[in-house]
Amino acid sequence: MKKNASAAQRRQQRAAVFKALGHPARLQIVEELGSGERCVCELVDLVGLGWSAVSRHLTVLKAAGVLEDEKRGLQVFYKVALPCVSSFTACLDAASKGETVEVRRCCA
Amino acid sequence: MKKNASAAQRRQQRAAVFKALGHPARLQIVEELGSGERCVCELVDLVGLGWSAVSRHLTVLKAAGVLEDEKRGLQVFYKVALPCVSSFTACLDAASKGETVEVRRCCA
DNA sequence: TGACTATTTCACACAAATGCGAAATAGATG
DNA sequence: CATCTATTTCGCATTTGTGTGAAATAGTCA
Repeated sequence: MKKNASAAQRRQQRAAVFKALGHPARLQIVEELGSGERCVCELVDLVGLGWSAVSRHLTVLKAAGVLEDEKRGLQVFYKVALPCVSSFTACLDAASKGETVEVRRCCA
Repeated sequence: MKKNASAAQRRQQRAAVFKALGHPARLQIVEELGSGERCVCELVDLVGLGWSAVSRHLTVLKAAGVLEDEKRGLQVFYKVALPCVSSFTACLDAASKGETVEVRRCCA
């Protein structure tokens, strides 16, 4: 009965993931985190933005469920929480070249 | 040597795909088109927006390479140009339930 | 050609996102 | 406790996205 309502709700949630990834700086962050966790200071160096901007980008990604954070000592470390993102970006790259990509497992 | 410039450029392009999908109405359109092409009039009925809004959403999706359009007679039909999108949304749904999904082929 | 239909483009008002620097918070260390 | 460091939050200015209704475009058919 609430199937329609929850469908819209889930769509909203999925849209939030896409929207979070739909910004060059945030996409760059996620790509960088694909090879392992980083502290915020490293990400500030990576993208060319101020601390407050990077922090808010990380907040957006975390709220969408794309990233997880963990505080260790003075620093906060972020890592990817949604492994299928990198598979999908690989697909996008391949598609833009007209290629086909085989992917064994999408989500973990 | 222009590797950094083109990396940023490709990232911009991928971000455009994500941004295009990062809106509930556009995501709904893409989901609907997953089961086959539709004319604009059908999509206007589907999402609860006016013609001009739907038309612009379609323009955004087409510009990002997510959709293709074809004019037949008076009507314009849209269809998905990026098959991996539905695999990815399936992954998102599964991930939100803590599940794992097997995907055989991602891009075609 | 003129009327009709499907779709896009335009101009505008309003909401949301973005980046910045200053201030606030929180943990470590002397 | 005072201070230093890493990060987040806040207030603000600017830009970008969104929806609407009116006008423009394009194809079809009498």
